[in-house]
Amino acid sequence: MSFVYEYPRPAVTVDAVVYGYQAEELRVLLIERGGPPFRGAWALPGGFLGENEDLPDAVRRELLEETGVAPLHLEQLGSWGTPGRDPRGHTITVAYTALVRLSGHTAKADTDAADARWFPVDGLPDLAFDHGEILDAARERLIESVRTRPVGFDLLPDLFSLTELQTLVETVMGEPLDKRNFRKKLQSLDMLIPTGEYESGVPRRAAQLYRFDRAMYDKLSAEGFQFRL
Amino acid sequence: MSFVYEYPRPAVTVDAVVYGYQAEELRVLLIERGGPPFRGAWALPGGFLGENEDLPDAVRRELLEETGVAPLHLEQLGSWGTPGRDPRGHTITVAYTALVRLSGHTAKADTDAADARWFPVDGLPDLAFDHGEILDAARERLIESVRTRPVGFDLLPDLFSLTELQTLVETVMGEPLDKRNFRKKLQSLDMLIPTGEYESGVPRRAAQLYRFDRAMYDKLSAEGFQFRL
DNA sequence: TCAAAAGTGTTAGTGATACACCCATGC
DNA sequence: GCATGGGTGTATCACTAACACTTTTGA
Repeated sequence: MSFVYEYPRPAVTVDAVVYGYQAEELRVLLIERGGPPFRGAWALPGGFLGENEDLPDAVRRELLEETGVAPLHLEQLGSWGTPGRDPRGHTITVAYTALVRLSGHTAKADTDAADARWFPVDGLPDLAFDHGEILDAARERLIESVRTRPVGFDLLPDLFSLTELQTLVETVMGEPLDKRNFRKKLQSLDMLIPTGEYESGVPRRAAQLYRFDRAMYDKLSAEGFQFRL
Repeated sequence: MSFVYEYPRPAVTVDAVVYGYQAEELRVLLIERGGPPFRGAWALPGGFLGENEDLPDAVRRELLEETGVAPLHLEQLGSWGTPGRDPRGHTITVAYTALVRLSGHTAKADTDAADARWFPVDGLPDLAFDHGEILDAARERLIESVRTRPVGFDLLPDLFSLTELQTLVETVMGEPLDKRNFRKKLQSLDMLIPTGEYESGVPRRAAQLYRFDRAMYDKLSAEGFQFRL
């Protein structure tokens, strides 16, 4: 079999579902399409894979170009290739989920620029292509991930209070958790370092701030320990 | 942006890790490559995606062409696209895992034909391309699947004894289980129908044969029930 | 002094684990 | 009658779930 085979190849794109967390809301980064097809519609950031470009590299490149965002965590979600999903022709998309820290101010400037915008997950517009379907898959994956692996910490600031962490987890999972049980569980996991620092500028008792002990997590993980919230 | 863009497209292939279970062994279906690159090496069955062909269709087509196998269960595993993984040029592979029932005789003829062969998972040859890596991912996924979803039943005959089921699960997970606890668990899941039929031709007390109640599983599943062994 | 969230233990229930013997059958 | 695997119950332990009040702080 020779490599230069005759029939036309499908196009290959990468797309990313980028999650951020701000103001107790889970948000997704979308871009407004500037050209056909679906001009003016919102879509997942992404684009064509470059020649001899690795898939994760392509995702990071596209994200940086289109939105100025450099995600902390990148994970392959799956591939979509049903004929007709792109009116321009047969196109395979390899989709990724990405997590970004939206701590306060820095991210704002980047992402409000151009035609990229953060949408709350519960108020998403209709999306171009089959991106709605990809997003549904990403949402499911995120829910699974947040209770199965310590991904929440990539959405929060480096230092966070236990209540912030709990609220994030509740937001992602879509169900409330018991405060005491949640704290007990985390304490028993032995992966949170109390810093001795406290919230500032809050009109109430300040909560202690914690840091995630990734080294400890990696160690326990290697020993076969299974994280679970 | 026009669709006929200038730079060359990567090739797109599909590959499948096909699992079967026979003689208390978990097996994988491999084909011997008839041409370069890696001529004579063993590889996962698969091939180039056709024009306007859907990904699962392509997998089924390739499996049928190359091995005569029509899998019961097909599930996307992930995509591999690191430059250099195919010496012929930049190639994206969308990999699937597939499950096949190897009940007794029928499968034998199909699969021993041509240059396709079933290998025990613990005695695999070196594989072409990065197929070893794909296989590792598939193995991990299968372990996760077997304890999380009722996939074992697609590897067993329609009627099976509880011991057969337990042995299969132990084989996949690689650890022994307690017989009484296993049976208690399955009983409590309420998804196994005792048929009143029994093994025949065994030199000992015959075990009762059960059937998996998929309708019940679907119903419970829809109600939010989580299967777990 | 009020509002707001921080922080903290106990109990009951449920599910997981560990464990051993008798029974039926074919040879 | 013997070898082989089929089939069964109980006690303990660990984890989960439910639940309410006092403390601290800033305004």
